[in-house]
Amino acid sequence: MIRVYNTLTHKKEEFQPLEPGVVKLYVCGPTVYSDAHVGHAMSALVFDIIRRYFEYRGYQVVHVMNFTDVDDKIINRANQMKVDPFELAEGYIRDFKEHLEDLNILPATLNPRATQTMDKIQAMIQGLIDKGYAYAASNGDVYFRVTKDADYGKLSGRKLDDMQAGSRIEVEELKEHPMDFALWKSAKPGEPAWDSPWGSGRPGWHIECSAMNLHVLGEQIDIHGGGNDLIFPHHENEIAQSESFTGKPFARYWLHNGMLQLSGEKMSKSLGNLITITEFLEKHDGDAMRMLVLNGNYRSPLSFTEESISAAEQGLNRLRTSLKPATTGVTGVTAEMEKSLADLAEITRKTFTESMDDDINTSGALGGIFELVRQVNTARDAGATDKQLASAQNALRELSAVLGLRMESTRTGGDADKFVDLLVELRTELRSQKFWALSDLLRDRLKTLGVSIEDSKAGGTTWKWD
RNA sequence: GGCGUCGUGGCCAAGUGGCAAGGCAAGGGUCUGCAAAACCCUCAUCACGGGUUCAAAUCCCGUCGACGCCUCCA
Repeated sequence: MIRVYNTLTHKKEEFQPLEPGVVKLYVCGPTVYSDAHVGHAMSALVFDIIRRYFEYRGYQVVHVMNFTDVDDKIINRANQMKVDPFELAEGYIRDFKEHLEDLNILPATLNPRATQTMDKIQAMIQGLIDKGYAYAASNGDVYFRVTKDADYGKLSGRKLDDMQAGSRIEVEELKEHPMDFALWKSAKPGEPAWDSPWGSGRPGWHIECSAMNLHVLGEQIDIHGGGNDLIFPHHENEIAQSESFTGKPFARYWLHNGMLQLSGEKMSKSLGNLITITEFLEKHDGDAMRMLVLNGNYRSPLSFTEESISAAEQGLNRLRTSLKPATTGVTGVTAEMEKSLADLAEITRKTFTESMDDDINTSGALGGIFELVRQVNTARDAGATDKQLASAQNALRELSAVLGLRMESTRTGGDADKFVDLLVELRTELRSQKFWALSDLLRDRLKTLGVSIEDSKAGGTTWKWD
């Protein structure tokens, strides 16, 4: 039984799907107006891990992630750059999908976009107006009437009265209540716009998610996810819209990932302290980012520092190295040792599941995996054969895959590889003639170029890019 | 000011009533021509102050501190 922490109830709850065996998962994707940064990567990784785990536990996951492809920021940016806003968005969507692939994030089942859901959005707005939950202002804006929604604020734990006191919200003449939020924004000249019963305009930010959910997944979904910075107002408003429209509870479980911290502060576009995914991947393996996420708790802030990244990379190396084949020429270990290794593999599967069942406790799960890593290495050192290592190594491959880790480095040197092969071959020749100084020089120089060399006891030599 | 999350070794962190997982780093060893990798050993009483309990990192109260949200944000 999987338990997850539900932001709505502030506690861990047993996961019960609406429909047996199926998980309807909706995750808020990015607004595509600039390069995605590693904070976006963290969120995408978190929900990829969650999705993979539910699949591992036998669920069919319908994973939906939207792209907000029309809003003020996109329009402003496009105007600045003097490009078409739709083309701008299109480009960033393409980039984002590539990043997801580089990070080994499974593609969502569906990627709906605001601009492609326009009729559903309008239908929903009209429905809310018909039910008295929304009203059109004199300028063509349509607002949601928060006072009509009795439990408005239940997700973020706010009350309308509290929010007004000391609030920085400018009271707009057009709104009945300062907290009323836009479902439809009337267009200014030159802005992208769609015709509607309320005049030419575009959807507000929150309504698209409600409409897409309704359209793609239905009136009720199992899990709604996103960064915890979306709890208010975005998710709060989604709940208000969806539940007012359908009269039914919207998402059963609200899961939120913590913010990635760069030097103690949230990484965000507005603070300008960001590292883009592209920049990260220029220096690091995509799995290093995943490892960093796995080492922490998805709900907590994630420390993103040189030191924590390096630790993640080294841990990843350790994990990968454990899959090395048996030492050549070995004759095997005792049946008892073989058995205890196989037993530990089973125990590891069990503890892995126990940890992950407990609100996706990835760092706890990794703890168990590394126990197995050590035992595999010990067995190999003791002379275990490939066959004897197989059960444990298979468990490591299986569990790593559930976490989404690739067990092989994706880094190559391209054309340089064959030259490295040549140099390593040359060094082997030097070593056979005991030209230690030269062979060591070669090894040291290759190291500075990012190539690590390992000589085995049997005489073979392997190398890899750091 | 309001709402929320949290404070565990040098760093990242698991554990939420019964001898403090794991990763990284560091030091010492084994192995190695030398390395690397691997293995072994060493390295914390859990922000602080009270309280409950046979027993608390784990429950309660208080203090201090951090972070997020309250405005667009994964």
